[in-house]
Amino acid sequence: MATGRTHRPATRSRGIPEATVARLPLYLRALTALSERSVPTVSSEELATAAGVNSAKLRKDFSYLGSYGTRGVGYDVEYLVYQISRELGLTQDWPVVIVGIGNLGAALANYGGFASRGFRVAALIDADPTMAGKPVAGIPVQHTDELEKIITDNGVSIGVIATPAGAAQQVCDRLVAAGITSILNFAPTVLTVPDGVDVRKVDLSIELQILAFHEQRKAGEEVTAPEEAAGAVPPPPVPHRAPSGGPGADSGRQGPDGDVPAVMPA
Amino acid sequence: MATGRTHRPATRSRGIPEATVARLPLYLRALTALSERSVPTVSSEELATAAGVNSAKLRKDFSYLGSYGTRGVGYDVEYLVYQISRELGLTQDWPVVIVGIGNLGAALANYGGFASRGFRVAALIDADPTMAGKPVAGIPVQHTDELEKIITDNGVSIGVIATPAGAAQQVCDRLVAAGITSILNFAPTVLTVPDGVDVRKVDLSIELQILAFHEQRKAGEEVTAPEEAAGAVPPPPVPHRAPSGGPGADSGRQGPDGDVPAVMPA
DNA sequence: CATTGTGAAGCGGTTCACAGCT
DNA sequence: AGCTGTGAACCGCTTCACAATG
Repeated sequence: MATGRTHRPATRSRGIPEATVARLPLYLRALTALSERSVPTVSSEELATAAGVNSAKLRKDFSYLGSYGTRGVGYDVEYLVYQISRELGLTQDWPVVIVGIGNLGAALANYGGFASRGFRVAALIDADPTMAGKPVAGIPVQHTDELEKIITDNGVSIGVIATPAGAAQQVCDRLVAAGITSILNFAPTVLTVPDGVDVRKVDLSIELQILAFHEQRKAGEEVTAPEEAAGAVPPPPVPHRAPSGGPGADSGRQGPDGDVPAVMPA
Repeated sequence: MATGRTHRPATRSRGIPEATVARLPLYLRALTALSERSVPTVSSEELATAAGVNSAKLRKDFSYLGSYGTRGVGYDVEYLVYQISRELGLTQDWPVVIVGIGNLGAALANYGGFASRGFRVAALIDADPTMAGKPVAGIPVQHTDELEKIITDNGVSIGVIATPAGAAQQVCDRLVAAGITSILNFAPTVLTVPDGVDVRKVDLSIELQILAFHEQRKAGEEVTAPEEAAGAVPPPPVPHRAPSGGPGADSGRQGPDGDVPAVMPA
């Protein structure tokens, strides 16, 4: 997901599979580490291990970029670092804006990983007027009113949304209207964007829920895998269809704070 | 990735596809919102739109859980909320520990999305002795020395790693040794864990790099898709194989801070 | 008769296994 | 001899399209 629509059948170009693109940063990281240790070459096997994938996949991935290896030898580390950087577009630097400077926004602003990989935090934006001017990670926070101007003036095309869920779509609309075409969304909401705009989403609570699912399975299997494991689970609300009373136990969970105003205050 | 090995062919059970599991939290969120607005039923079409997927996929997903809908009508919201919660294991509460209370760790500790979905922050752990006792999000930070005891005493099975990259594997090993079987990793490193332990990874800089890749493509196409777009890119280091000098321009990028000590101080 | 539930086809990605180079 | 590059088999997920059904 997160990619455009039917995507241009244009240029019929060498289309790199999305799954491969998603792994390139991983390879790049492993290669950078090798580069720092002045390792001149790596085999697909070694690099794959360092990146946490299997070697067949790695070789296939690299084959989409071109033939950058040497049979019988391996890959030249420096050369590969350069090729992957270029492929990912990291040889130029990308100004990004972060909107929503709460706990998470501040954490992102301080994140060293941005600066080191061709990304530059061009501005921090928050709706709270009392935050305006306050420096976070050495960068003064600006008020939302300036959003459009900031984006235009700095030629920003990548935006990070770290606002509460309720504000995310609105912020997103403004970012897009101002010319942003790539968005990294930390707010727990589905963003609607026009075609041509990419959205990637990072959702803390979803990741935890996925872990909980597997965790539950493990717990269940320990005990010879009965149907209801611990047995602490309330009785199924109704055999089928339950429009009557309520959903068995406590479907409402504690606190009607719904989707949670996310991490940061505003 | 992140799931076990060949995975037990055991119980031949109703195996829910991993892709489906990853979407259940999305459905749950949309359903919770409907529930709060007291909407009694939804069609697959409506719910799919709210969750940002297509309806065929949603119906197929639900079909793995059982036949919880009513033909000609749709799905009972409350009932579905309950079923999905139960499937995800959210009807019980999961104590989690967060290790590494820097900017990001603090942001996570303050994240409301945890508490509202059956997750409870059982403890905050940091290696910095001066942080010990200091409350973050109302919870006193404890020193790493206590790690094992905390996990055992609270029966914690899910751990969140928000330490610098350099400390992650070590922390991971201790968590696993102490009994943790699910890990959410925010540190930019590949974690090695024994079979049976699930790891999910959230990597800020990787997401940005993926966006940059697509962004670069867009920029290139605007201008009739020339080979080097902006032209600001340095000349290709060498036609093929480059063991000689260095990798053209600046493969080392600015600052040898390598993989970045992540977000938080320690 | 609107809407679910699902076989079957389609598609993208992974893995295999080996031919091709150095 | 060793390791890359890749066609082909395989596998899981998505999409289609329609039969089943309250």
